[in-house]
Amino acid sequence: MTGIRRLAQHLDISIGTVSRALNGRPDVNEETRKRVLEAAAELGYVPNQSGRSLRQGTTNIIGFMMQTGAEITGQGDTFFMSVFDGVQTVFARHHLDLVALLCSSQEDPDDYLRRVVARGFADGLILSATQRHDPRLEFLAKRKIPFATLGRSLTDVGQPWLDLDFEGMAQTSIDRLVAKGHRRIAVTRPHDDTNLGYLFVDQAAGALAAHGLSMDPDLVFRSTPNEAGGYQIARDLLSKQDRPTAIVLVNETNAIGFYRGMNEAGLQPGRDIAIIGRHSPQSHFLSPSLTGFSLSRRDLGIALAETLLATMPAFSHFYPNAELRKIWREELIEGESDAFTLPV
Amino acid sequence: MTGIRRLAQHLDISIGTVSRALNGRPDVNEETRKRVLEAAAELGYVPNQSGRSLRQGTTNIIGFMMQTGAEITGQGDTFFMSVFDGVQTVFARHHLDLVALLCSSQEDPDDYLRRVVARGFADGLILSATQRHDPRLEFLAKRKIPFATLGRSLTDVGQPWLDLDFEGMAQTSIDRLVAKGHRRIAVTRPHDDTNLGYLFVDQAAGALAAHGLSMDPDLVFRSTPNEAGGYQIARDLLSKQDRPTAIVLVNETNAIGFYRGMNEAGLQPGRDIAIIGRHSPQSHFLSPSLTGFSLSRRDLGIALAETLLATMPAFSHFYPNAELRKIWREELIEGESDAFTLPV
DNA sequence: TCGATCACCGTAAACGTTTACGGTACTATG
DNA sequence: CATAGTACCGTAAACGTTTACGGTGATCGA
Repeated sequence: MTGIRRLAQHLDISIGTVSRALNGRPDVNEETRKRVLEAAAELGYVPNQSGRSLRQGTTNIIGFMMQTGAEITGQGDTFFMSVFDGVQTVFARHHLDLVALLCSSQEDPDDYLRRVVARGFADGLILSATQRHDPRLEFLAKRKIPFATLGRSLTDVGQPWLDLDFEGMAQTSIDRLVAKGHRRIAVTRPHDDTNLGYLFVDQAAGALAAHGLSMDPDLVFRSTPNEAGGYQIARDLLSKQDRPTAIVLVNETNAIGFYRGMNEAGLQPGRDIAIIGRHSPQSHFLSPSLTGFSLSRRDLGIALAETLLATMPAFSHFYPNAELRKIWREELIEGESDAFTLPV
Repeated sequence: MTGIRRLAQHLDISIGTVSRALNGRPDVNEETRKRVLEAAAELGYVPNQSGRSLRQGTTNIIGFMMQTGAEITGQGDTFFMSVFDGVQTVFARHHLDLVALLCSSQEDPDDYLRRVVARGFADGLILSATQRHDPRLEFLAKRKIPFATLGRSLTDVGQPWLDLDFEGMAQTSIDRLVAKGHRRIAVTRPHDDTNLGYLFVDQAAGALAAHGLSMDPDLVFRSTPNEAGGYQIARDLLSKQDRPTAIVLVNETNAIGFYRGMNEAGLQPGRDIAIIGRHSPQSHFLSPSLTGFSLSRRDLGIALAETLLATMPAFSHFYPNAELRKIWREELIEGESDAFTLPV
């Protein structure tokens, strides 16, 4: 005799009543419920999730999909971990089990997701690193699986998303650099098809145009979103004959490598080239200090979790007026890396 | 009509046979098996995991537990992600679902693990960040849940583990620094009760003694295992009146912050203080280049997965002679951070 | 007093598998 | 030909829940 049956026998009531008591159903005497709850605690009863899942067709699991692997590891740096931490705190409130689904770089993300879904692994999903055209979104929408994404995509299936304000960062950065007298300004974008690259570069081009400047295609650097990418950008940039005087680094970790590249060439950030980047836990240890955008990753995770729950029928009433799509603004922290002012 | 029943009806055979065919049982005609497999592919049949779990009492999931959160995020840097990637490739071979269980810093790891186990979440577990005395090990052993740990612990319940060669690193570092003429050598350890701190410091003390030197307790720095910790160490160290001439940094990310701390004080690594540390993806972008230990995190993950599987009855025959406990040596990459030689 | 309403509880089916057991037809063996 | 053995397959129980449905007393209103 095991599980709920044992509990029922111990209390000399039916398993149906026990189940109802435990699940907070209204049609059970409060006195009875109290006895059940006490007995459950005493006997250390924990409902078998397989049984529940089989019966209800629900797993009580939410999956947070991220990517890993040699080339990407730098990217993830700890960004997604921190966001995950925020997500976790929200889901814990609802007794949902949150797990991280790390898709190896060895595997195609679309295939990976298909496997996860086919297996009926999770009741809901959070996707990160969304691509400009992302088949995963259509796939999930077709399967009617609730999900939210961290990052916009052109593939819009009406899912909730949160994203960083890449347009705002581009605009602010360009305005700021132009005001300091810069005319040749380089920008960066991820090597892959992530949407933020387009958002960022397009907005930067627009901002330049508003100042009567134009974007030199030769000054748009594609790189892997990690330290090595930043280093590569520095190498590429410094090898150009007509070197730009400023650069905007879109990835949080690029600055580390970029600094290294400059140092090797005997150049100093903020003196020889102005840099505006984005902050990460590591970037606070750069010298000279980085001028860059910063945000609370954990708060972002909390908001992300809430947008997902707001679209899941079982939880939506907890978040009646959650913003389903939101641009998350970052704060500019002024450092020394863009300190110098050019003669106009 | 759904699931296996639908498949059986479509083929006009019994569900028992279908199940046997799919699960590779011997007592089924190969011709029949072929038909079943084809039909399964055609109809896109995927076995319901809840059903299997309920019947078999097994979940097909392996959990990799790590910790996250504000103070820890730096630690994790990307170390565990990369290890995870290695683990993943092994488990994929066995069609096991690997998920990351990220315990938030907000929550007690012991409680977290208890929840995971009570829920019957996984068939096996991998634990990282093991403590010197780690109740989790006894807990899992008592529940007879197969698990492996990344890191030794004094709490030995016979589980398989893999660990880095902290003794070797301490010995090599001290020998090397002493050979260069250093007499006052600082060492570091994590702020918490992680076992590696003891291994490392004790061995370093022994190595010093072998050279007729003794370890100054004032030169053992405790810090959080991240960039900020390294920075703090630099601040503490530089404020001492009788400053050491060399330091060994045990954490992979410490060097970043330590460099920053030295730079702020107008000092240069490898000239004013000799540094031996450990390498991470980020550390390759330090200037001057870091002398430190390096390893393949991915290979470590692969080995870790294999030790776990070797102890699980269902998979052990795949790994008949896996090393169940192994010290993983790292390679010393010589850089410029310990370049200078003191007058003897 | 009688029917209706209500609060609470028990019964049993259902979720989708796996697998022990037994049955059938065929082959080999004497 | 009888028997034993074998290869394959069908049947049905079991895993632990949830929940629709119906039943039992009690209360209440007329």
